[in-house]
Amino acid sequence: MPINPRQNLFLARLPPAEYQRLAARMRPVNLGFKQVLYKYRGPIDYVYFPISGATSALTLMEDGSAIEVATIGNEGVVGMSVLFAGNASANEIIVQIEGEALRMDVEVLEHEAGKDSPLHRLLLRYSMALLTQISQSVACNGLHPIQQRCCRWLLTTLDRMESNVVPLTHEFLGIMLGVRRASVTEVLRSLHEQGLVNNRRGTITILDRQGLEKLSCECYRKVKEEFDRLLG
Amino acid sequence: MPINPRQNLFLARLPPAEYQRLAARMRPVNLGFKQVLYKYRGPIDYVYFPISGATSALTLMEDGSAIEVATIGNEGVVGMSVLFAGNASANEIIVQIEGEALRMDVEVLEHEAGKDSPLHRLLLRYSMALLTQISQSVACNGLHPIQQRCCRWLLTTLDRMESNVVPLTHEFLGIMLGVRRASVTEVLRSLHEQGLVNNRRGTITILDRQGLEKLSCECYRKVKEEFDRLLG
DNA sequence: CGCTGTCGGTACGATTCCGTACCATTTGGT
DNA sequence: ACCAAATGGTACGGAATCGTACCGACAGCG
Repeated sequence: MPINPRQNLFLARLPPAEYQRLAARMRPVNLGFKQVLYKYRGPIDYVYFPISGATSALTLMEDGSAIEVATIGNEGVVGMSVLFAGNASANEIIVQIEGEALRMDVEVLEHEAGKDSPLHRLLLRYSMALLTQISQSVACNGLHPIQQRCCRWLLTTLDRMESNVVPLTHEFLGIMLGVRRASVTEVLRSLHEQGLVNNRRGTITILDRQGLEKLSCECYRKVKEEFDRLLG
Repeated sequence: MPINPRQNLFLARLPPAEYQRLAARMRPVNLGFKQVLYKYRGPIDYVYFPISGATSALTLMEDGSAIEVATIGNEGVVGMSVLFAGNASANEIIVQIEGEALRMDVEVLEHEAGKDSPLHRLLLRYSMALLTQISQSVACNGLHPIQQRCCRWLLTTLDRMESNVVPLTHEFLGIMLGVRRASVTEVLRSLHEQGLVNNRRGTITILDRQGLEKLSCECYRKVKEEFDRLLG
């Protein structure tokens, strides 16, 4: 078995024997940028355990706009809502940062995640952490100014990357945050002037992580702490 | 068994035999205004099935402010996150509108909600509907102006009431929406001028439900439809 | 009945954010 | 090398919302 420094942290929490058994029933796949893993209310045929890159759970509005509800990367699982109700996705899930994942058939998951299995218990804990993340996003969108939210978002994405480069456009970031593209540009310019980031066409380079944490709202830290508490 | 026109719609969906068995293990309790059912990250000892009134799931911020994440009334269950991870509540739950509920010990729930039991399946479906509600709130707070959100909120609460009177102050409503008290007053004045509501001290009377629905964002309708789809 | 605290109506400037537009630069394709 | 499309920098007025404050009206309590 190759030693892979990049791995899925959720699977890594399982007992080795459990992990081995599951690993045999998964297969690595590539997640391409903007690939739609599930459509809103669409069927869920596979569950993904990201190894690199990141995905976004989106809520779609009737006018065609969208906004991010949660970020899921190699700390978690994509598609577990299939366990809740007849395989339909509660959100649209897209790939935000290209990467790799281990893919498992839903039938396998349902077979393996029997009650009182370690996998089942871990999935429930993970649901709780995800619920915390989403609840925090409700508050964040309702109470915090754009700059704080933008910093939170950059940090959240950075945590799921191996480098300090976020390969995304202002336009895309604006959609995630539910704000104008121009507002993102203004915030990033301000962050650049403070020496926290560099902006190139299509990429944002983080120079000062701690600086971003100071400007971010508490939401980033609270969500991270909750993940550590439940899964760490 | 007394015929009670006010009942919990979640329990009403269970097969009669199942319902009977559970009913024997619950006891009616009063939910007093602003009573805290669970503190944030606090223990969950009971699960509540509201019969009248309504509760709010809140996210608390470090500066003492709060904002509503979801409304739960007689259509649902309060405290089911206990099934996810070691009995700690993901949110602070308070009573928004005084009422009654059936209360069940968590141990009973865990015993009765065995895998593949009707109760368990229904709880999973309900989780999904609740997740939809919260996801929609993320979008709503991020994308919709106060007036639309306020109309959504009034409608959501009204659905859980027997009369068309919402016994709450502008101050309280402002906290739920994450806006100033004065903003709520302005919106309600505008709604009054359009003949949609009447305002008395501490009570808002809805005069024109359809009018409110027109001014509300799509979030109200989408959440309601999803509840009907999953549980209706 | 009167007092006191709560509640709501209103106003003000300040601030944030929006919608929109225009243009320069960069990128990718041919 | 060229062109078309994508990207981002910037600007403008306007709308939404905020923070704050003040005051009158109402309700509960003694």
